[in-house]
Amino acid sequence: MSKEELKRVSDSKTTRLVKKGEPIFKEGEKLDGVFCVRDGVSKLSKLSANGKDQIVKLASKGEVIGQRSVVAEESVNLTAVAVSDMEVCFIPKEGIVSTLHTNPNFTLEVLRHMAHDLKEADDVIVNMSQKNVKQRMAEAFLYLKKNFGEDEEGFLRLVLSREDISNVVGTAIESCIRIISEFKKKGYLKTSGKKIGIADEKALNNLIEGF
Amino acid sequence: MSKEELKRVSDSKTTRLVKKGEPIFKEGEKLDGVFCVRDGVSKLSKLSANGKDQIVKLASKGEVIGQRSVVAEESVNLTAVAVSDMEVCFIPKEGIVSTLHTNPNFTLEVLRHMAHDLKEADDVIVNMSQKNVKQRMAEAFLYLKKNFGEDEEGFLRLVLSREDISNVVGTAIESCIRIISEFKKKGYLKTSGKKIGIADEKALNNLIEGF
DNA sequence: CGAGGCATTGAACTATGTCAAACCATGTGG
DNA sequence: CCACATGGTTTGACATAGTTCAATGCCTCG
Repeated sequence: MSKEELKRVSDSKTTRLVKKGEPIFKEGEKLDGVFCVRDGVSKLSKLSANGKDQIVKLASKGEVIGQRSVVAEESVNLTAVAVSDMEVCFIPKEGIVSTLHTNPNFTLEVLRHMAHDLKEADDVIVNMSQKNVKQRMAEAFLYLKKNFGEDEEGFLRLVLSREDISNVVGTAIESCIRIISEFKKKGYLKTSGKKIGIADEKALNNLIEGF
Repeated sequence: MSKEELKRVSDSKTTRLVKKGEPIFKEGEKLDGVFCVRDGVSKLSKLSANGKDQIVKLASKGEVIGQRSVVAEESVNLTAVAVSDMEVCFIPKEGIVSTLHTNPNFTLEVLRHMAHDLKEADDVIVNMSQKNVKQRMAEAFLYLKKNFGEDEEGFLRLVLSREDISNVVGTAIESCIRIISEFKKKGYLKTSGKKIGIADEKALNNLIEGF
């Protein structure tokens, strides 16, 4: 983006604090801008007919949410809720839309980003439909480690409730709990309070590969 | 796109016939262009660790396949196979990439398209993880009707093998077959040879909604 | 201390996958 | 024309993964 554009965006953006559990936007709303995550993590989920949420993506620092809706000029198809206390900045759509029309490099950048999201979504589809719950659980933990890291003691930085985990994996809470305790017993995971740590990454990988 | 650009693309494109069952491209390959479906239907699928294909999308006349890979400059993440005899035209990536860099309206158009695909993918994720096999089967038939239409006698135009259907729905062939015969017995579907027709659309919708 | 919310466990139930056998249309070579 | 291999389809019986419901424990906050 040109300096001028950058300045315009930077002038018009506003930051906002969102407490854990609070929504940033909800399915069906119309957004007049996008949000950029400054700090914290947000879950992007969708309510299904049976009343359960499915978490489709977790967005953290540096990620932009709501672009799909702004780009397509449609209402949002996902609900964004803070999983930890967050700081987000809001960028109104006017600036974005006009830049999209005039600056091909910016548009291309957004396009590449969306291409990446789409690929990830395809992978999720395959995982959801072809892998069993244990394998999906294993995937989820490795994903959490890869994307959010571990603390000094080897526990996952991002702490999710069992319910959130089951909404990522697409299973009943009880199944999720049982599998965590099974993994713990087998030495694949360790826990401390709500914190979960990966103890045997290789075993989890083997599980996913079907060994 | 400007006339000039359009001319360039139109000059460089070549058309190709693909017989039913033949691949257009395979997962992992590098594409040097995109394909536009002139006629027929292609299934886009991905092989999972357990050896089963998952069909992620069905592309028909007018749709472009392979853009994600060209835009992101990565190898393809899906395999495209013809489900019926096809005519596709190939558009080499040089023209596309240069246009992406120079023509923001074209880029934006592509971006909007991808935004739409992404939304659909999110929907599929939710369906896959939150709905049971019967509901997913019902969805699949309604999808086939909506996207590919029916013939004069009310049978779905696109005829898929039971295996393809089960790869769309993400289930075992036998489960798929059993559900088709159950739906038939209940009067939701009708069949004639391999052709399947929707007899009671409302009932299928109710099933999906969970009634 | 008591209430509410999350986590855990057990037991019963159901949906779905798996395996094996039978079936049917189709094409092939004798 | 028949015998037979072939590949997709169908059905039955069975095993298992996963869900659901109900009860209990456990922690935190007022």
